[in-house]
Amino acid sequence: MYGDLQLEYSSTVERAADEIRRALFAGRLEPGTPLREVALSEAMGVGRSTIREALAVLVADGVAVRVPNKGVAVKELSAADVGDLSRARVALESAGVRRWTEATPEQRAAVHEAAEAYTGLAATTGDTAALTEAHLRIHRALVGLTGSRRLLAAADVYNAELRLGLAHLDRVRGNIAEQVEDHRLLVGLLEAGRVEEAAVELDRHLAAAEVSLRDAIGHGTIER
Amino acid sequence: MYGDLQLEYSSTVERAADEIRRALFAGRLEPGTPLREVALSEAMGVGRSTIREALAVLVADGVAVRVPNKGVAVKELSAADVGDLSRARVALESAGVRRWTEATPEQRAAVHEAAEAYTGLAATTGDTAALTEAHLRIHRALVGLTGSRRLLAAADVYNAELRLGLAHLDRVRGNIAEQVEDHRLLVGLLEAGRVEEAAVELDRHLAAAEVSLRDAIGHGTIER
DNA sequence: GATGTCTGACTGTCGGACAATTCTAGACAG
DNA sequence: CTGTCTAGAATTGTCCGACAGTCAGACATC
Repeated sequence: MYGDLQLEYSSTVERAADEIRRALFAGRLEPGTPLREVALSEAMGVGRSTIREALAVLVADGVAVRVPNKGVAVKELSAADVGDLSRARVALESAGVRRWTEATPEQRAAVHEAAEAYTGLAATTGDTAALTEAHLRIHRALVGLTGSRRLLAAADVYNAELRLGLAHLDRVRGNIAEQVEDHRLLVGLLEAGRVEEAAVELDRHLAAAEVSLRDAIGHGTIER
Repeated sequence: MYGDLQLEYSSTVERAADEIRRALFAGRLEPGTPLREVALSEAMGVGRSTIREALAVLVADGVAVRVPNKGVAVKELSAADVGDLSRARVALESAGVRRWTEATPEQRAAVHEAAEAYTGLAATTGDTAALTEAHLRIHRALVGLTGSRRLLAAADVYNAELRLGLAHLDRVRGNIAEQVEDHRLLVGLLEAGRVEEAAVELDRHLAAAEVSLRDAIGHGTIER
């Protein structure tokens, strides 16, 4: 009866980390901004030790960097980082795509549903935030095809890093229709069992994404 | 003039984490053993806060687990974990293998050298610890072919997790000659540019590794 | 201009404190 | 004898105050 009842635990450290993370993703803290321990501790009404642990979490998540004796600062995404992250994405997602036939029905269904949701949303709303959310879910589902929780977690971290690095940039602009078509093609190829072709298409898609990301780092705006 | 002068930083937290890690890998701490904060802090002569941070590092590295209000304990590797880790290894390493032709000469050379060192060592020594070390270096170099530092770091974490889970088992036994032949074949295929065949061979090799690992979890001994 | 000194800010680490939670063992009722 | 309850011990989670070490900038000195 009460099958799905779950009381999730939440420590002060986690809540503090989440709070800071939210501020980062909302773009309220520019990359490079130092995260001072005492200031944060006073602002949030928690002890300094707690803030320190929260900052360690953020550093481990890759959204902040620690410089010894100087403190923690919001991560700045360099062009090298974008390249590294792109290569990581390609590796994880194409590994997933290539496992399409061995993947479980649930994993395949997740890809299908994410793609459906994306196209549906693209047709009905102009809310870019929700759209990128749906977009990311597709790519996440592709990694899910590998069947490894760890890789999925890694992909989440990498995506968070990318999103953070772009949070302060102007809103993503570009040809939504083309984006939708890209994913429709990719998933179509997969569901037709043409795995190798899908892998190639994915490669192309991610390479295109990389250049626009690189561009964004340089110019302050994303063009897709 | 002073080009290669470098002073590496080392915090107490890091040293503490390393110290505990060493104990784990040496098998001196069984999986499931609780890591008590006060006990460790007294034993190592550092503050409890410091130990707490060190434990957080170990948890982030996946070699220990934290249960809220109960503390941190040495990780126990389940069969599901072995499966997950194996899938992750396959994904990362075959992604590297498939990028062989696009990889930089240095990255390819790293694979070559690691393989050379391994075969050389296998012929001259019976030191299993050094041998697995050299073995791991090959697989690490394969991930290096992806050109992503992040994936390399992820692979390190996964390997650490596997090694830890097996630290308390009896020494790895098995057909060294066969192992050497496996890697010689794999690297040979790569250097001949037969990438797809190499990927298949890698798949086979890692699948074989997975069954012996699974077996090890069940029986307390590794047979290869 | 290079070097030394001072100072304020901040981190890294320590020790103590206390509430909340979990575990344990003994008391107790049926 | 078995199951339940409860008091107390052990341990974690969090906060606080303290102090040395390090860093960066201002300023003085040679």
